[in-house]
Amino acid sequence: MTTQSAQQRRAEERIVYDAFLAVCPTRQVLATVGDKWSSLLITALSDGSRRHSQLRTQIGGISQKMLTQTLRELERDGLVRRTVTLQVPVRVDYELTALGQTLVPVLRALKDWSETHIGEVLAARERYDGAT
Amino acid sequence: MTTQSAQQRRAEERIVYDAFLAVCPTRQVLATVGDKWSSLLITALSDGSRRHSQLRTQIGGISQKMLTQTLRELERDGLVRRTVTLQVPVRVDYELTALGQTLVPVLRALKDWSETHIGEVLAARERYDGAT
DNA sequence: CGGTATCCCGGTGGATACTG
DNA sequence: CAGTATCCACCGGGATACCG
Repeated sequence: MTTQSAQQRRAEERIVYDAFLAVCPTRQVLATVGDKWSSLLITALSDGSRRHSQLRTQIGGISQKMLTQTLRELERDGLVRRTVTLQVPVRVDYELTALGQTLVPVLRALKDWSETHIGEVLAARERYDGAT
Repeated sequence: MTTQSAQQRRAEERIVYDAFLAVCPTRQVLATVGDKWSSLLITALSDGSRRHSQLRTQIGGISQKMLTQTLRELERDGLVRRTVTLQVPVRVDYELTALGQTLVPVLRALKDWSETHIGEVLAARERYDGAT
């Protein structure tokens, strides 16, 4: 049936496309950098190690679930190191790895751009929204 | 009722937090840069203007809805300029504004970091996943 | 050609409660 | 203190159909 094969072809294109995305380094890193919490955590850790509870306070607004989940992902990607000290109660410290630290300047560049140009962006929005 | 006031207090904290986020320039820009399609579009436009249909082909995999929606947001933020030429059928061109062009080097820095370090990230993942 | 409008599914992430 | 488990509301975004 031609209908079926058309659908299949679309499905295949979809797979090829997804594969392309999965392989693209920039997209993968963007998934981390663009994440709502990842960049905040990396920034928070950029000047030394922090404990779970410290991060929870410092970030303020992050749920326990997302804090743990995001830290796990960063650890998995080799950007953050997790150190458990066995005592009662248990103590857990997080710090940037050498790899994680190389990301800090890039995030800082993004931060600089933001602070430099946010005024223009906001002005553009007002213009756009004001023009009905 | 104490229960009510506790809920209200939590609601207020939530608002304060959201306000903080809304005001933070970095978070706002991150919302653009981290967006799945925005950065791809800016990159696609970095070497000249493109038509709607060209972008649709070039990006490949983006739905019409998201293409239009993302372009509107970029236009609203003053990063992209939309030019309509009245003819039949209508012709629409998109190009980066001067502001949009200042974002290109930042995205390129991100791209460079990605291509340089993606190997280490992937290796870290294998180690992490392999260690049961 | 370049949209807009509508429906709807699946993933994201917050709230809550429990464990070592 | 740090983490896991469960439930579920929300909305991002794909598919589809129709306009100027």
